[in-house]
Amino acid sequence: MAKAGTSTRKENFASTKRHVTSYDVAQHAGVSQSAVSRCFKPGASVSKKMRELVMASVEELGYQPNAIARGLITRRSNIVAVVVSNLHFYPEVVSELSERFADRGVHVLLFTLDHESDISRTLNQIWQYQVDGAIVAANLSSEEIAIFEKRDVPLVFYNRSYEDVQVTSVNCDQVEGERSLINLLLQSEGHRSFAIVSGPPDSIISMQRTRGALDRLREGGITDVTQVTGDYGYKSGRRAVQDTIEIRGSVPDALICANDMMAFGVMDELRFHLELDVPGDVSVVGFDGVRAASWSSFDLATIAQPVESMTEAAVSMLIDRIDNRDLPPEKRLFSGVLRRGSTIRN
Amino acid sequence: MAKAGTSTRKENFASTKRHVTSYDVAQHAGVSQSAVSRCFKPGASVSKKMRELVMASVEELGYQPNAIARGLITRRSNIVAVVVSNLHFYPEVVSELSERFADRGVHVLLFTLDHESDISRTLNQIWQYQVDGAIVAANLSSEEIAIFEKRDVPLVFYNRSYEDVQVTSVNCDQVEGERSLINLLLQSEGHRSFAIVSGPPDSIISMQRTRGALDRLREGGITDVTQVTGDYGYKSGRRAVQDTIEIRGSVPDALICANDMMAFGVMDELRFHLELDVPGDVSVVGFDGVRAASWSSFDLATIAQPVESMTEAAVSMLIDRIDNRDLPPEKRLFSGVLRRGSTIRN
DNA sequence: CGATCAATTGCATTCGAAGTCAAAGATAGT
DNA sequence: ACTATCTTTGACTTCGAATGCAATTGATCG
Repeated sequence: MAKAGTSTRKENFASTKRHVTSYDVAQHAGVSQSAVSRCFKPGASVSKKMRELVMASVEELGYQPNAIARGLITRRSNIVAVVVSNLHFYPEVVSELSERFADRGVHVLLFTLDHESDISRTLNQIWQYQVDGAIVAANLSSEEIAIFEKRDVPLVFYNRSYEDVQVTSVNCDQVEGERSLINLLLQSEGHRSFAIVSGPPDSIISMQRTRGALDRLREGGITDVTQVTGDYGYKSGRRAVQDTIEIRGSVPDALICANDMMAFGVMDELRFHLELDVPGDVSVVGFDGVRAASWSSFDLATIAQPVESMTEAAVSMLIDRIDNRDLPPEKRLFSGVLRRGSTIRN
Repeated sequence: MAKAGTSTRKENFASTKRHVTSYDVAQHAGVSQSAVSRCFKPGASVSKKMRELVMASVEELGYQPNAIARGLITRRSNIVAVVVSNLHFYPEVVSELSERFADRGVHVLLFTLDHESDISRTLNQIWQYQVDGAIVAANLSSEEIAIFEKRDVPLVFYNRSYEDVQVTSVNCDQVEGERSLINLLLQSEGHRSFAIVSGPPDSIISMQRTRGALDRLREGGITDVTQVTGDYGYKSGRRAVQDTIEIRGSVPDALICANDMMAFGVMDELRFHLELDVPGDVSVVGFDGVRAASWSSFDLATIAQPVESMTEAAVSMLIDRIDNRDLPPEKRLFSGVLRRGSTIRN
């Protein structure tokens, strides 16, 4: 038995509150703290006997290594930040990311932005928590991106791309996707007049989708195109229909929506308020391929983003860059999958 | 900008890798590390002059206190765990929680469970990260709950209640909500035969909703009730209709769904596959009050959970218990808000 | 101008795990 | 048996911020 008197440590009464530490385990097992630590390190040099001895005490005391303390010394928190501007539009993305990271022993600290304005506050929090990396589905200025670089925090953008700045990102090809939707529309002679329902002006994605649509329409010789703006929400889809009619005095042959949610609003407004038939009277297309797009009520023509591939790519690109800081920026572009649905008349 | 003569920075190569620490700031400002630390502690004793001096260096060096190191010494990580069994059904809850915690300087470490079986793995991770508390929207065994108590980690359940165990929880009154939906149905003479579409068997919430419905129906003298089971998803709603018809040989007057998502599936199956009219031929009710319930395509009769109040309650109950470990368990029960919608015929 | 007391400031220690290094133990070769 | 080599092990230090305590400064008053 070890001498009880020798240790002037923080003994008994504290133990009712404090957590079990590696020292407690060491003492219980009659070994050194280093030994305990080594038992939790994969490739460490520990004899079979020692490991059993330690693990017995670990079990008995219910010891779990303190990730905070470990993070301090190893400079690896095994925490990444996930920043989303509005969770509502990315629920499955966030959960996919969380699961995939968890499979690799990494955890997700979630940051949601209601107004993109509090990004700077959020960034400060991110620095404080010494995250190993970040996945960002929000717009950052190039100054903000530069801070990540300066702090040496790997960064992967999800569905945001920057022409001018060198960043790592995973994207769905917005332009190509939008073009193939328009192709579908242009296959029918009946589509001569169009309206484009964009997302919020500061959304780069919306801009790309809109641009893809406009370009393709122009190439197709279409000139009758009305543009209205929404905010990616259902209600703004409904309003967009009213706005369109107000602007052009009539309903166009097809409405091209920057995302599915607005497309649902558009369809509902057309069908239930204006009592028009979709696709009989008007065609509608969306973008994203959210679950509801395949519900019979909508069966929307849209581009389905390959969320699994994209999140997997984002996770592995980030982890690769955490393990090796020297990897160069890389952009990965996935093609969306065309869903024909039944909202386009032929 | 600044002239080169004054440069003589000692930092150079160090700054490329390591983070700025309070020692760096102290050295730069010519004060002690303690002083820097105190400048970041709200009620601390620091002279105005000192604060300015330090803050100038902080700005210049871009210092941010290391939350990991702070957490180690203060035993307060300012991180809480949020555990959800399937994010898909709780997107707005998670984002609400995250925002509300952020407002109080607390951050959310997200844990998602695909199979509720990996709870024990998740719990271990939670202990390792020394979270200050946890919000759990998943089923825990009473042994698992006991560990929280033993480790002195405050725990708040979201929409899970336990009859036998003393826990803190926030709930929507499932039974009352379901009863008021049934009341609505029973106001019409036309509703004589019913089907109840439950959620997965291990869901306590589903059980409560189902029970509420069954009890109220029995009280109303209704005996013709078919029960089928789904998994809370859209598709299972569609299948539930088929199952119901198979079991009873005909379509019931009303289908009572344990959540909105299944109700959408039910409605789509009725309308588009069976070409029945809702509510003309069949009435449908759901539960939850998700956004899509108010879309014109569905305009579903349902009970809207007061998500804002519930998340606010969960957050403040948890934080109260983090600040004061002696607070007793408390259950808060919110009433849902009845949405009449137009899926019930009168 | 000096004494008294309060407000600041710095020193040294602490949190818990991991890594360094040298000592101790085990194994093998001759 | 004895050294050379490899494996295990423990003492000690480190990560970065917070804090008790002592030292110092400053303010106040007679």
